[in-house]
Amino acid sequence: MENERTGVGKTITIYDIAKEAGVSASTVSRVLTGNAAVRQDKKERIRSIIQKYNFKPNALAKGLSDTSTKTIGIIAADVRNPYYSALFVACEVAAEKAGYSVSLANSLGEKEREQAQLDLLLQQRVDAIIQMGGRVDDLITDDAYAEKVRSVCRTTPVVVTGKLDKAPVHSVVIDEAMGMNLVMEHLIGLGHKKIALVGGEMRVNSTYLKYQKYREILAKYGIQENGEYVVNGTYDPETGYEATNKILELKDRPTAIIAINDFAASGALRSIREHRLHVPEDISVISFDNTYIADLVMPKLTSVDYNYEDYGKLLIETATSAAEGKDTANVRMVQPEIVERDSTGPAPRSSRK
Amino acid sequence: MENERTGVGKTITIYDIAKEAGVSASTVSRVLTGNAAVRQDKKERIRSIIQKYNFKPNALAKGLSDTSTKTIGIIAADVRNPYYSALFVACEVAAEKAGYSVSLANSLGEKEREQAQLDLLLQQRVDAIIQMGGRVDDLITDDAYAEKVRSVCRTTPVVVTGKLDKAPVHSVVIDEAMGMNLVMEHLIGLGHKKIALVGGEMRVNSTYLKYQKYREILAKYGIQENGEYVVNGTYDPETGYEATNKILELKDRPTAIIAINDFAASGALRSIREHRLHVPEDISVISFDNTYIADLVMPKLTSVDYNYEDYGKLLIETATSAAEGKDTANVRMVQPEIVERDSTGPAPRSSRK
DNA sequence: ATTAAAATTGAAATCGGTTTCAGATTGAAC
DNA sequence: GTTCAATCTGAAACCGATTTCAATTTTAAT
Repeated sequence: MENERTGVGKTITIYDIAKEAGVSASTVSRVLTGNAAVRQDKKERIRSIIQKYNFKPNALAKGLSDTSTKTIGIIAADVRNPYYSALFVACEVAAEKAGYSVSLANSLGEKEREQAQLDLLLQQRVDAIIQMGGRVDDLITDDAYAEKVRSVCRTTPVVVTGKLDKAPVHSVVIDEAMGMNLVMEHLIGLGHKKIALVGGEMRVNSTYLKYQKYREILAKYGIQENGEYVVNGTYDPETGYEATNKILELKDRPTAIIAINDFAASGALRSIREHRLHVPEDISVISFDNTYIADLVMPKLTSVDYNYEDYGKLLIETATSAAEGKDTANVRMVQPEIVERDSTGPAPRSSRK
Repeated sequence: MENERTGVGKTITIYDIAKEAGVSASTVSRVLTGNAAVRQDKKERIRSIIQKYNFKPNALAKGLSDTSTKTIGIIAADVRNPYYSALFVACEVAAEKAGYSVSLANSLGEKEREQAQLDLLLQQRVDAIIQMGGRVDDLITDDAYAEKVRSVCRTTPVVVTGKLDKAPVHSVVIDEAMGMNLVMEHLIGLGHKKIALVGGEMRVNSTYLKYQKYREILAKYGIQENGEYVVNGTYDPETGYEATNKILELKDRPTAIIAINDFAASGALRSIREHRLHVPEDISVISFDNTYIADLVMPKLTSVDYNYEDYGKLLIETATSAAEGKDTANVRMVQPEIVERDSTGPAPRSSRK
């Protein structure tokens, strides 16, 4: 059956190594794990045999035996979204440094998939699960789903990006209020008073928090909120495009648009361009997430960054310390920061009448 | 130790189910796998107990026992690149349909990481490995690396996106020549004769194949190749930007630019814009990969698509059938197709002197 | 050279499944 | 009511590691 291509050469085990070294499997295991002393000469002999066969211990057997796989399962809404891919890679790198590996599953926004992914990761006995985005927000309304997550938490620690009261999960949340605060102060500092908000669903907590802060800051500066300036939708370019179309038809146009993310902002840019207006001379655009898209479109977008590297590190740290039974703060915050590029500028004079 | 949050409630096993059902573990296993008959009433009783506890068999034990994990390891160069994320998600979906799950690792273009990932996947006893991009091309020059891959192939089937002679891997390749052929015919059909090629490294096979075809088609139409029209680099926007800057300074400007991918094309668009030229009126731009970026930039890019869904399906099918020992063709091809958008148009009159 | 203490070592149990093999039931046919 | 075949079932071995426990070998001290 030895097929040159698919070749399944019999895999070599710890026993094979033991036999060749003339020791017991226990001893080989000891040099593998380093958890116990082995006489120097034997240790070297065993090591060289391991080298020679390029032996890699079976992780399944290992995991079965010591009930830790050193693996963290990650469920992301969709890695095709650069926000999630950036976060995932940051997690992967951080996990590696912590001696863990990661396993990714995409829920693609479908609740059934997400539940299936949870089950799969549970079966694979990951040490912890990180859930990025996804249907987390449904926990608030969907009781069956909440029960599911609660049941998962009973066996495996779960870390979610976002806040959650209905299940005993750990949270790493972006300080959305601070993010919006930075955005508003930035725009108002540039002289903007007519500020629109584009994209996002209010039922999504992160969006709702942004909106709250948006209103708060308007109030703080004594600016009357204009209901027509807030157009919700989803998180894609199309939403940004259509919402902006609507907004640019208003008699009293805003001088700045805050997009819920870079995708929505790219749609906004397209709409503005089609209206023969210029960014940032006629209208400023600012967005959240600072994905590479912000750097790709014209003009480059001013966007709120989360420092994905730190964000991932925090997620992994939370997950690993929970997995190792360390008791940790159950809510941690990520601080956002504005990266200025070319899409924001002073409010046009004409608007400052 | 029962912590409400990290709660490690003792995991329930097949033996617990067996005891409660008053049968042996073997019988429970039989209803789990369905590989053998079990009397109807017992089967139902066991099923209901499994339900009741929401029991999920330990995948480690299962994998250890039947030496198949129903998992396919995927090593991608970088999922942050939409080409890879699209392909990965397509694989994930296809794998799911085939009863497999996938495990992703990113090599981030580092050879050492890639080897570490290979080892990790091997330890996890994945049934097959799919390698997307990455340092595959180094196999041609790096003998140690080639030996590594060969050694992996000895125990686990490997599928790579690209062609490879130095190791017994399975290949799924994009028909690059066909892709370039479509591009050239498209441009020439629009009256372009001065066609530039931007980005990519010649040592990378897929790039080299495109270049070959580019020359071939020029020759076919009796167009003299202009060395200044081919500017290599890497695969990012910066490359496209700089290469295009160089090209637009030429006395005899091209009327069309072929970018190695959508990223490079976005850089090209920026350069063209800064030169106050218009796409496609003054110059056409076309690229490869048809990622969502093509739809995001202005104008939207005409780009060569690979039908990621089929591409992923093909990769998974190759991987699973290799894993299951079926003998399959070892090279399969993906057929590209042009998706026309707004960045290509007729060559400007002035150039048709 | 003894002896107690310290360092190594291997046998065997364990992790949680699957599968073989032989024995026990059940059913159909007569 | 037998009889023989077809179904079911459980005990035990196995997958490949780790770890406990007791035994053995070394080393140090007297």
